[in-house]
Amino acid sequence: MSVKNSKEPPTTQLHTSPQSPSQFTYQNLHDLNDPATSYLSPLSTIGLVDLNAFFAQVEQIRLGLTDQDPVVCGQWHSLIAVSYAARKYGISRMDTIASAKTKCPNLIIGHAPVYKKGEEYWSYVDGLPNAANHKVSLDMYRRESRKILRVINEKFDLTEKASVDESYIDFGREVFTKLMEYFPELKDVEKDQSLPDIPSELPLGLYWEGEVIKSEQEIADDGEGTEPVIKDWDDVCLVIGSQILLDLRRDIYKELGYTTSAGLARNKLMAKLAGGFKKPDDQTIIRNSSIKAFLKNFELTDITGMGGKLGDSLINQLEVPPQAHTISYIREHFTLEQLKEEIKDDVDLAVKLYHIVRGMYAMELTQRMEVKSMTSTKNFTFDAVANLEDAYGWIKVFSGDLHNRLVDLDNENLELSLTKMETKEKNVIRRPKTLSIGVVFPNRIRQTRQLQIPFYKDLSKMKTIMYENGCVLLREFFEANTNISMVNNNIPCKELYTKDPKKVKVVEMQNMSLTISSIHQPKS
DNA sequence: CAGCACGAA
DNA sequence: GGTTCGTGCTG
Ligand SMILES: Nc1ccn([C@H]2C[C@H](O)[C@@H](COP(=O)(O)OP(=O)(O)OP(=O)(O)O)O2)c(=O)n1
Repeated sequence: MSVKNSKEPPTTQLHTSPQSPSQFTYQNLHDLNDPATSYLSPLSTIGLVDLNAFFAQVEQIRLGLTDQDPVVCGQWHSLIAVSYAARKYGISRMDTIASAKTKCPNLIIGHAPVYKKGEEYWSYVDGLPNAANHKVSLDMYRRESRKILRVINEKFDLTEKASVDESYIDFGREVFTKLMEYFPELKDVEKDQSLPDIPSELPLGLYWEGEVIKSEQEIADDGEGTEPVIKDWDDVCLVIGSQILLDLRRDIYKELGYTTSAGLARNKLMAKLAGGFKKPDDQTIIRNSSIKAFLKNFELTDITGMGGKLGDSLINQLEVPPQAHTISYIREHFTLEQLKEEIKDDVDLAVKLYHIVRGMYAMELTQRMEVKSMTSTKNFTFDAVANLEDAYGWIKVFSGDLHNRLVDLDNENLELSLTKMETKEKNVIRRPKTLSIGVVFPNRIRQTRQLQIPFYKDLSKMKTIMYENGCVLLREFFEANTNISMVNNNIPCKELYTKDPKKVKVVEMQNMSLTISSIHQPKS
């Protein structure tokens, strides 16, 4: 269901196929109403909202274009996001700007904003900036991400920011409230009782929004266009959830102009898979009865956390045949005890896998991710940093970048302390304790050097501190970790550092970075 | 705690 | 490809 048009609400009530007695209990229902327990309830209703081709959408909106225009977000000669209009031409993230232009001559390229070497502020530039003298800034996308989060967090009490463009939402309280509104009989249920059967028809206001994945039974019955079966309260929760989810996506679109894809299911892993199923601008709902059918579309390695070596090693360890559907195979060939036996070294993993292949692994939403560190980095292709002045120039950029992000963090915390009055931590000022530089040499070896930095409330002072100490670290690093004296005619280091930095050669580097860490609140 | 491997967007 | 961010292990 698109956020851009509204369909007439149905004029007939949804028919149900009540299961008698209901599988669910008073406790299941009331667990929904508490953010600490709702993810564990079988009635749990979790959404995942993902911005479509996020960076490309940011560029599209900035340039005043529509989602019909083939916009991409570029970074040097490559693409980091491709709008759905551009994907119609067969363009993907793997394309270069040149190959993309061949596929679509009218392609619109919004290059990510950049810092110039030696400067503290980013800006959008005309044409394509040169990677040797610039560093990409992601501030713009973080800023837009924050605006979207604001819309989400205004409406819901438990959300988890999963990345710059994805958030999980626990709809438990909103679903609970609606259930009580539509089904007052639920108020009469007593502790330790089962819930009553669902009514044979739902109230007129309740109907599905989005793509409801069919169960194996429904596929077998092959009811073309027949309504998805609603047989117990978990299905009703998802009907309600699908409406709440669409409302949210419409709010995001109305207020900020962004389209989203979303998934709705019993837990985060299923919601995530569902969110990727229909893109762009749509939502997909997985009822508990259709989990099995839905999982047929995916392999174990499609599940979050299983995409790398862990997923592969599990498939090897369990000797899943090469042609087999990994998820079904594991589900059908291993009991919980057998999995524990096969994965002896990690019982927790065995239990987790057992639930994952059944689509039943419940993960808690972790609300507040405290920022622990921030890194600003730059890769170099070919000897782009020739002398000390170049190196200082990048430290200038890094300290400017980190400064901008600390300003953002301050604003976010300020907002938090204003909106959530009950937050005890009134002192929201966070400052880093350590500053470190990292350098990667052409032989891939990475080395770091760090020091403690003083606390200042004033962020522009922090910026100066970061720049000056970054330069100190750099000098110490070159002296201790490289043969800087040798590449400069054996002039002693002390003397080198008194000379014009432009005249001081440095060893070749593949990457430089500046990191602040231990970002914490002051004691007093 | 630092440094690294891993997983993700 | 580049620029991030987070977790968990190991020393
Ligand atoms: N390897 C990657 C993957 C993503 N991103 C950035 C650019 C994307 O716009 C944003 C979100 O990533 P997604 O994986 O969600 O992909 P998109 O949002 O681009 O597309 P989709 O509509 O498939 O979610 O993160 C990135 O910089 N590098």
